[in-house]
Amino acid sequence: MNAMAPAPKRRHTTGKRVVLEVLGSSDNFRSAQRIHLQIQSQYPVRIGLTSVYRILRTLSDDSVAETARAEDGEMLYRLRRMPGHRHYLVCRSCGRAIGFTPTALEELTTELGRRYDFSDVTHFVDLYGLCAQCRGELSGSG
Amino acid sequence: MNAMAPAPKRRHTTGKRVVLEVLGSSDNFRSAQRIHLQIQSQYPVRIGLTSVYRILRTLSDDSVAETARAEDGEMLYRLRRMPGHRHYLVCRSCGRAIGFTPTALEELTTELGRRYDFSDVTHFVDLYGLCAQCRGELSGSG
DNA sequence: GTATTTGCAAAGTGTTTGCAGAATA
DNA sequence: TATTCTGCAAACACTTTGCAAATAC
Repeated sequence: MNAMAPAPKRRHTTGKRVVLEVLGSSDNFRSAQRIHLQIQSQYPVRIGLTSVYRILRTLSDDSVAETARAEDGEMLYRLRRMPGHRHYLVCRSCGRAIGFTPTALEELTTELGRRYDFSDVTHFVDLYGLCAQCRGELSGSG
Repeated sequence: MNAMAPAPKRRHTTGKRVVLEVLGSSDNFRSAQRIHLQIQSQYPVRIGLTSVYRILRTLSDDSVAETARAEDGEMLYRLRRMPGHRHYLVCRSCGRAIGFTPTALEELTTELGRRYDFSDVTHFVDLYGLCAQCRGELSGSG
């Protein structure tokens, strides 16, 4: 159907290594910009924001990273530790994520698609909250 | 706590009337840009895109319109017909929306928040698919 | 040596804002 | 006439792209 370009062979680069290291340092979801900042402050190497975006996309395409959307639509990333499709309760402040698999929702997706004759039904389910730790930090400093 | 500015008194304007009319013409979710285009093609009056954005935000603030997020993060609007919090299965192509109230999910939200000590937990649940009608149109023309 | 990756600058989205003029109440 | 709304242009934030130089294999 689609004559997509063959996926290029991935190379090992400093940028990729550093991004993976930073991702590996925490299970929290983080934005590309946040990861870029973290690299700037913790590593002697300079890696362009563009590259961070590209590396994250590559990792995501390769299922090495998984994504979530922040409330404002911003894309968030973290390492994928489990295979398959999951959902998260994400802390608005630090990105801490609690995974869950809403069986009922998977069923609902199928059921609604069938009943109303929608095809290719996917679901985006994201819960946002404020974790206890961030609550403490925020009230302490505000 | 917050000394927010008092909400200004809302006035009746042509822009608002037209946006409401366009919103009223369909239950489908639509983006600000799409609504703006629709106004341009169907009404003799010219209304700026900026105003459409502002009017939609106002309507949303006033609970006259409700919002959903497209898969790419774009904001979608439609008239609110029911009070309260609902979820939708939205057609990717035309914005047709099937509402549902996932009881299990409301419970899950509460439950996860309690168990992991997250506060202010909200959920964004959006299902996307392709409705039968759009499927026909797309395959017919492509 | 060849293909991939990088960095920069620039462009592209969707959206908001500053501000002067127009419209409403 | 006092306040709100409008339109334009400009600004914003996030993200992608074009392209030449650098890098990995």
